[in-house]
Amino acid sequence: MARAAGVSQSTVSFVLNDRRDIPVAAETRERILEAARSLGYRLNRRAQELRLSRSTTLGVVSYGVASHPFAGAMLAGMQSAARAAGHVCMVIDVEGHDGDEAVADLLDRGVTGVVHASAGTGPVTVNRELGETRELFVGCWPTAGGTGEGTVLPDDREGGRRAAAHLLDLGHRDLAFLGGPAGDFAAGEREAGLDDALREAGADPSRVVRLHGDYGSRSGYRLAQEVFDAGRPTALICGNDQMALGALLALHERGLRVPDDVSIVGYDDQEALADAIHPALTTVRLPHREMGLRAAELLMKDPAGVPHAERVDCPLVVRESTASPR
Amino acid sequence: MARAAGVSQSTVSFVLNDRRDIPVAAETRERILEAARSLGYRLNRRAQELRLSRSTTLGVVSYGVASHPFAGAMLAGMQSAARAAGHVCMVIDVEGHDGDEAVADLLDRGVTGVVHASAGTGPVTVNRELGETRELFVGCWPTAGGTGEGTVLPDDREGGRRAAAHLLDLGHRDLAFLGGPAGDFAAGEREAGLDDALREAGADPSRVVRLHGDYGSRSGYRLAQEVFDAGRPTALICGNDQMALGALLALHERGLRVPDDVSIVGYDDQEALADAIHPALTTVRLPHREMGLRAAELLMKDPAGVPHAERVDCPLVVRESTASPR
DNA sequence: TTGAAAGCGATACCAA
DNA sequence: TTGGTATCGCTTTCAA
Repeated sequence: MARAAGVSQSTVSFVLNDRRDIPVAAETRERILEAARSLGYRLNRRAQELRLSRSTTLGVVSYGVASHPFAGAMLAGMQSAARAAGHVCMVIDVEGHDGDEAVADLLDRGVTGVVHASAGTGPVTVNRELGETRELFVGCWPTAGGTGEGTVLPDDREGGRRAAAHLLDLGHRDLAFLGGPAGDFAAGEREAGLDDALREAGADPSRVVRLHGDYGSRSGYRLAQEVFDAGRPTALICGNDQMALGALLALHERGLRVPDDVSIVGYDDQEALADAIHPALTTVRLPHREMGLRAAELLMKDPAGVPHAERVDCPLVVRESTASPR
Repeated sequence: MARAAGVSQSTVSFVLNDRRDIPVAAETRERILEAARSLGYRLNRRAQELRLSRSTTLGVVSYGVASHPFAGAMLAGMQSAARAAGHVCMVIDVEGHDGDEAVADLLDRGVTGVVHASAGTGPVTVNRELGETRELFVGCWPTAGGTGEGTVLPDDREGGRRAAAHLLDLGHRDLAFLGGPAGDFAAGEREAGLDDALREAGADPSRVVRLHGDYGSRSGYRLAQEVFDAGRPTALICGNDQMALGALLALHERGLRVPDDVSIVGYDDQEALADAIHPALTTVRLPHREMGLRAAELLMKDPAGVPHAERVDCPLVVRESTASPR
């Protein structure tokens, strides 16, 4: 290339990087630009970054995020933040294995840092020192570390509080809580939020039935049957949108109308579900995109800095499935 | 590092790459290994690949795949194929822009090739020569090129045929086809498949009502209302699972039971939807993961070879929403 | 205003 | 069995 334009490598570098601090004769510049154009020549970024020992690649270790039905948004968020900073994402999905090897691989490839991403809001196996923090955990936390330093998580407790408060505000008092699995972290947070709301409203906690499912639609279906076999709450707080859908189907089968007879609130604001069903679901949004975006931003801003725990806001999205009790 | 072990760079290279063709004294090897361990030293892949001018990175240009509710599986598939070949994926989501810039960026970063991935099964803007084929299109095709060479697409026609044939086999004759948008490629293929099945079964095409929606759940709901206001088909063939869900909700509201009164078949086998609702949906599976996997494989096997068009099989998944008419 | 030379971190070839 | 040297494609002094 340098030869093609009849100049030295240095000059080519100056021109192609558009370095205004180095004066280059307009005519020379033009000659180089023209040569590059006709040869389809572009700078090799691998060589560039090797020379400068800089990196414009963000490593992502995904724990099933890509194949999770609606958490790909996390990837999209990281993507977006990376792009804005001139980076690209290099992603490895560990498909059930631990992430240690993937992290090493990514580091060998010279990434700026690595964010571990999971949709499950659960612990993730890490068998190594987490010393120098070029790693961040979003939607998950390292087995050793806990939910503190270096994590970006949804504020599920506040989200749970909002869901319940919304119903309480509408005048509901006989609630049923069809939550996620008993041991699940997020499920626990959401239920704690329910308690917060109950306390704030001075409502009677004994009037809310509590059952636990597995986040699957069918468990929502089953639990709703169970609840209405035994009693007659005016509103259902579901562990997630899947369970809400199951509950909705169960109510339909009983001839109960939503929201006329029973109000339902979900959790997740799952794309192509919550706003797609009829009636559209009132729910709490799990801000996957924002979480991914935030994590990527934090890591690129200061890969070495130990970020404190971030809790991302989960807004209540009011749609058609909730109304005041009659 | 070489200094730390008291040997030359070359020897370090031999040992760390475990090159058995070059004899290295066991003692020297051990000394090097030990030094690497204590220093936490690992080979720099960027430098390695620069020197060898080889690449172990697969470029992915995503057109909303990451944020698509259930096509992330495509990414997972590419991931998996890449991993199996010792590659990692570098992905850029273009978020509505065309992919030209992203492709250039990826190429500058030295990827083996790039696969364009979209969940939409539609055309994707490409404003440049597609000469030397280090690019492949999965779930989409270049505006200029069409659905031929260099594409990996689902075999929607055969899928559509299967859905209809299944119903026909069960004895249904009064069908309603609630398809996707009129101009949509996939929707057209699926409808052509319906025609194939009708022809094969010697069924009367005039007994199948045909309406077109927008793949959204609400359009399925609306179209189902419309169909049952006018007549009484015994089975519904829906453009996708979303529309099937909408239709199911509409039937529920009318007191019609699935599959007892009406059978429903969807399309996509959307995760966390098709197998989650009640009754579980009989549907045709869109093999996102396989498509991504296949595309990645093809590209890594021979980045320069022009692959012919691949059609990936869409299997029929029979679940609870279909039965013989009474 | 431009070119020559050094060096980023590796590998390959040829000597020793 | 090991080391020296050139090289991959680039950027950055330093001289000319």
